[in-house]
Amino acid sequence: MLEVESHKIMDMDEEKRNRVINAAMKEFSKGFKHASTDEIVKEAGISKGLLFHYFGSKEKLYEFILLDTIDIMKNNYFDLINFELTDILDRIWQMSLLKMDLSQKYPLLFDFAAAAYMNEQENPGGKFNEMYKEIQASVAMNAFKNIDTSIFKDDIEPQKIINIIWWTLMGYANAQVDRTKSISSYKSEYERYLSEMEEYFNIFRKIFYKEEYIK
Amino acid sequence: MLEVESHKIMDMDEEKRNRVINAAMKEFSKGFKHASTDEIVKEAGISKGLLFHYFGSKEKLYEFILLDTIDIMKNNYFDLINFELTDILDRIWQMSLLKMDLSQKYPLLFDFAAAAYMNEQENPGGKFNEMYKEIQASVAMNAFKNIDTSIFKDDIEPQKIINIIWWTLMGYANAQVDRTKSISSYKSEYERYLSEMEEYFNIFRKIFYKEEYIK
Amino acid sequence: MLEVESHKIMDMDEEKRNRVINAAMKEFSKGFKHASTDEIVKEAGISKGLLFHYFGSKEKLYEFILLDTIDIMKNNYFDLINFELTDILDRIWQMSLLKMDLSQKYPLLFDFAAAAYMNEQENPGGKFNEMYKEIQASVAMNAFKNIDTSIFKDDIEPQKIINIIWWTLMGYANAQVDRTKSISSYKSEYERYLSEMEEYFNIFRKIFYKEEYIK
Amino acid sequence: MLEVESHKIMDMDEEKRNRVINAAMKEFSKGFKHASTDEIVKEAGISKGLLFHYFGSKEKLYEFILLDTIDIMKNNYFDLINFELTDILDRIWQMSLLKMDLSQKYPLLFDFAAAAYMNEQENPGGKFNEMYKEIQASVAMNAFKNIDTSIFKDDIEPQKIINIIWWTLMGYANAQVDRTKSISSYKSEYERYLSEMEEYFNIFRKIFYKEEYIK
DNA sequence: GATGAATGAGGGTTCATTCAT
DNA sequence: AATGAATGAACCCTCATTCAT
Repeated sequence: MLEVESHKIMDMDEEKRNRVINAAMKEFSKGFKHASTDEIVKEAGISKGLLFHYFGSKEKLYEFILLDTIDIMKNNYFDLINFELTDILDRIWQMSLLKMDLSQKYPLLFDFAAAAYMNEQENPGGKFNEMYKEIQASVAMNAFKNIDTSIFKDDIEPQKIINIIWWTLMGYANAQVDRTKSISSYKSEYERYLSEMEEYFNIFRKIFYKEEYIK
Repeated sequence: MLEVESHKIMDMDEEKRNRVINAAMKEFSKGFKHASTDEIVKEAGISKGLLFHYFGSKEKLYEFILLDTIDIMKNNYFDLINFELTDILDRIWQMSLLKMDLSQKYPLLFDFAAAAYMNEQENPGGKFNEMYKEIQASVAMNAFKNIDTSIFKDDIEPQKIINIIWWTLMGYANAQVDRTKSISSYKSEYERYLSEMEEYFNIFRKIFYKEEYIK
Repeated sequence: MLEVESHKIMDMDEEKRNRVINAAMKEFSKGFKHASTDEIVKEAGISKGLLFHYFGSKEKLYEFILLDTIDIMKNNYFDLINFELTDILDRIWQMSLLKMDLSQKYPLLFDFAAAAYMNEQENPGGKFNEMYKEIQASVAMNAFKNIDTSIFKDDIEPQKIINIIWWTLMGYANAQVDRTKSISSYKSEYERYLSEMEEYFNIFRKIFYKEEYIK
Repeated sequence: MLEVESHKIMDMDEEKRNRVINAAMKEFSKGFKHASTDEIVKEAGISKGLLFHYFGSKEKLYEFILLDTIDIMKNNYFDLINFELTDILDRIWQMSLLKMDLSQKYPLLFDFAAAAYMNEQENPGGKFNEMYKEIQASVAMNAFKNIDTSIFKDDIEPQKIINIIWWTLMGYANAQVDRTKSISSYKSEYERYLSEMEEYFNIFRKIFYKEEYIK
């Protein structure tokens, strides 16, 4: 991983490199084609030539940002999931906390990731399609690995319970996006977000869990 | 609403206008910027000049197509929702049937709508974001208008029940997209789709409905 | 031949097309890479976009000019060589007259042809290399086809006589190039050129021809 | 002559300077514009800055290489011409031998010289055109200085005899270039070359020399 | 002296938009 | 109304040259 001319890119002044990465993430959030290298260099405060000196081409820059994003997500999210939490709601709760930390640390990351995902969806046969599929499969496989389904009521298929919980929380999260977008103080937003999530958690426990596992 | 230079556009020969609309929907399914006006006029069989004579700009053409799409959806979907079905699952079931009819009638429409929804942020000036929010709000408001929440169990907030049902089914629908994409025979796909939906419906009834309303 | 998007190019206003061809020939005389499309459009008095509208790319423009050049040379030179002149000096004399007519009609043609030749020489394996080799072979084969070598003295290999005559006249021609370049009135230059050539012809007759064929 | 910032260039470490000269000759064989300073510094194993520190500009570097080339040719060719050989064919024969020695000693030199000669018109501002003319004139003047024309037959103008001989041999040499290009073992090539030249020499003697001087 | 990161003008190309016909 | 030739700003990219270290 991270083999995109790393030798050159890694020689770059770190502070400058971060400026480029941030500018590129922001710009690539519009999608690959919509992003303008002019805009990136203006935002990063470097010359056009330098961008290409280090990254070679717009495509390679995109590739680098993409791999960097995946790397960050792996290190700050996937690898930190606590698989000892066998209760799906505890698991999701922890994952949500991780996600929030991550999005506060890298505010542009998720916008870029979403755009990158769309970008690949739109270009079937594109360079990263397979990578995406692998990641998706691996996430789906892993995120809910080692979940204790014995605590679910017996009269509903466990996988469907998991789906309902997951899709509901996804739907809830998406519904927050617009709101969150125009708000500067993330802090309080997240608190509201988490507390509303908890309400759903309580519902899920009530309807899906066996009496003895309801907290 | 439909005020995009309507005076001019409506003077256009209807058959020709429809050719443009179809060509534009097809092309705009790639996203606003990826779409090429050259391709649109070629597909529509008109000259470049004429397109701009009637629509003024690519942006205005996009806006028109978008409003037209909304219009079609209103007439063939929103206005046909049967508000006498007060059971939310019956309501959603009918809405699903309407949607399927619609997507078979206007295959381009849904491709375009999906692209427009995804790419909302890319719209120059973000003009359509507000429009989207209004529409979404209106849909949410209306689609679940006149739902009989008395049939829900009393210990869960009714709006949350509706949300769980809706988001779960949205999540399920999205999960089908990839699969459906590469499949030509929609017919049988839809049948599978509906029957799987029904399984979720049964779960929802079991967990959310009062005993006497479970079919 | 001449199949480079001819449909588009041929739709072009003839006077404008000629302006482009002339500007391109002049610019391409520097070699393909050195030529600037900016310079070409400036010289031709058209916009950048139009050049690419008609010719698609710098390479295709070059290709068109090259094929056009070959076509002109074929029609105005190769096809007009009179093979009934079996005396090599008469043949060369006629060929020289043809060449002069041609270079007065298309002053840029020979500069471009020379540059194009270099260009191909420098890019082994290039697109037109084979074409060039074929042309060269065909010229060498044809230009001295049907020469009556029986009029040469018997004690010198006829091919060597032909070579001496040809190379000498080539050398003489090259020696004139610099001089001619900076002179506007071609007319009188050519007269001097032809008369000096004639002096060499007389020498060739004296030393290579049998007594009875010396005019 | 050699005044191109010599003061700076000559301060350069000799071994390093030679690496630059060789790298530049090799690269400039592609033509001035095709040559890349990046390639030159990479090949020479020095930094970009140093190249410009010593040579000022690509153009000046080219000029220096050109003058150096001329200098080498002067020392290893022009100055070694044996003017005591008054028979033009003996003179040319010796010159050919000198040339071959030289081209084996400096294989890059001739590639560069050929490219420089061909591309003279491309030089920015045509600076070197005049230089070329001077050199050529000087070569023509000097190379055939002290030739004994009394051994020529009386009925042909001596200068024309010289021209025929010279141009023929130039033509012959050019005709060998393509062949030679793709051949690695120069040695045997040169032997063939010389022996074919000799055949032309015999012809020249037969047709241009007085009986008593034919060897 | 020596480095190579940094610059920016210039290159070829695309495409929404205009306008003479 | 209808055409499509014509425009030019914006795009990605290259490369000789400069300059802080």
